[in-house]
Amino acid sequence: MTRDADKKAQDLKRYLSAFHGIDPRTRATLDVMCRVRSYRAGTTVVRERETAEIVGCVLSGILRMQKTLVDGRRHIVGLLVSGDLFGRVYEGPGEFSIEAATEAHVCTFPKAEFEAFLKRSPDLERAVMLNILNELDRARDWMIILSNQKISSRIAGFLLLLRSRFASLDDLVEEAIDGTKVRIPISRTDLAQLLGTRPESVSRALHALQDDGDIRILEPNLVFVRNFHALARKAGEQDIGGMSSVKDILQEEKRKR
Amino acid sequence: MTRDADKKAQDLKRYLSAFHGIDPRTRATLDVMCRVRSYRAGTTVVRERETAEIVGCVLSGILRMQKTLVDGRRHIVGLLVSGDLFGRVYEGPGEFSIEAATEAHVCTFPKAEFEAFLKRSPDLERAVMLNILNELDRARDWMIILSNQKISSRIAGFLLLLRSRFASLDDLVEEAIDGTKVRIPISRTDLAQLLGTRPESVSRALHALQDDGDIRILEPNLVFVRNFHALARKAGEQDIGGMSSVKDILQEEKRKR
DNA sequence: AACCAGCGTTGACAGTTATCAATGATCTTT
DNA sequence: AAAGATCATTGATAACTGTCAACGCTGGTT
Repeated sequence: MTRDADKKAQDLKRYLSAFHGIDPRTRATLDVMCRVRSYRAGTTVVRERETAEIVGCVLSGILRMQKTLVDGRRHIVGLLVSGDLFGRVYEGPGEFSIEAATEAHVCTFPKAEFEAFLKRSPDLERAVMLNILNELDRARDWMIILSNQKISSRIAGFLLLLRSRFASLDDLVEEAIDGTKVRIPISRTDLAQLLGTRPESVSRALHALQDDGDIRILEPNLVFVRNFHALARKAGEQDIGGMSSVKDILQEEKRKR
Repeated sequence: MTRDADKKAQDLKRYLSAFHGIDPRTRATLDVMCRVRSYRAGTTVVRERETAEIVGCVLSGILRMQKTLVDGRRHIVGLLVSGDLFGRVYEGPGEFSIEAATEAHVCTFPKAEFEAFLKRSPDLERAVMLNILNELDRARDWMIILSNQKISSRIAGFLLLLRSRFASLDDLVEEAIDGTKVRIPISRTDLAQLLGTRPESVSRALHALQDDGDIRILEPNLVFVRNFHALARKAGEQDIGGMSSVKDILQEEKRKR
């Protein structure tokens, strides 16, 4: 009971990171409006074409946004992590379903209510817009990664993205002196569907990177990256992900030498 | 001279489609703020990492948003057509450059001025947000298309997208009784970079679709689509593009039979 | 403790694409 | 009009990936 209350308080503090910089009173209204829910891995959060009722925000865990084709194949178009918004503000039902890739906590807002409130608080609207712009950038980063023809290049790009984007998350990225431990938070199958390939090819590509000496596979979902420059080269020398954070990483690496 | 004036007037009317539903007075302010420019095919509109100064709107022609990798390869992450906005509202310099794929007319706004105005007119801000949301949907549609492993599937998806999204454009799509003429507004090389492959493969895939009887290549950039259902099947049976418009197309096709 | 199911890995082979090279067509330039 | 350049196409071969199958491992079940 007490633990639940603590948890909820902590979660509330957390989701505010998605709405940083907005008026405290606006935040208070959001707090009242929101409802915290928990999902186990594999559970559906929002069904395809039923995104109409809810707007939400990820508190913890990882969700995957995906589309199921009629032939049964599933394409993942993005991952949602702590602080990300989902749902379609101002829009009709979406074409993508959202499922929990890991155990996850989200807070949801009734869509109509949220939108109405959005119209009355310009700062919140701007925060939401910034969030959407950020999502757009990420979607384009994904497109660049997917444009690589070699699977190992896509894997390399994904690892770079993991480090730059998910560095702020709890236990996914751990820097060391001679490299970085990166936890891959999804299964091989998910990763394959994310990169537009098959689990077998993902496995082979990862081990190819290991044979090249760029990474070491400590556990299936935990790799030790020894050379980010080599990965960047294989990914097309793109500085993936986010702006300054990546610059910081690069500078940090230069400093180490 | 008179012709230029006419052109400008027409262009101004056109760009308003991006801001439909906003207050007439707001529109008047935008008209004053904007500046119309022309670009020839191949010209650069905005250089990579220099998106800081301008926000713009496409009036005519087609622009490509792209990223140049250090090894010289170029990845196209999207096409901009009449009515599309570009530039990064509220954001820093972008990672993508914008070039004219065809002769194009755009109108530009000084970014700082535009943003300041944005904060004062909620309806414009909402219009911009809707535009961005739309862009996000399209980016995800692209990701689905790119996730197809067979090139011919991606081509099929691209043709469906062309029809559903570009149907409103001047002379790109022309419906007939037994099919639809679709003009491909970019070169094979551009198309290859858009679909993450090579020009040779694009050519082969198009001719493979022709051999299957799904399309006929009238000219290199003009194909006659005989069977959209076959294309949809090859693209993964996805109803690509936008919501109701696609439904309309499908229903229209059913009606024809 | 034995069993079962799911996941990651590896191998062999077929299918598809990338690459290199050459040809023909279209358009621009001289 | 001729030369040159760019583009689309086609062919042949190498490289890569998808597919099918089998194996070992881990975690939960009976």
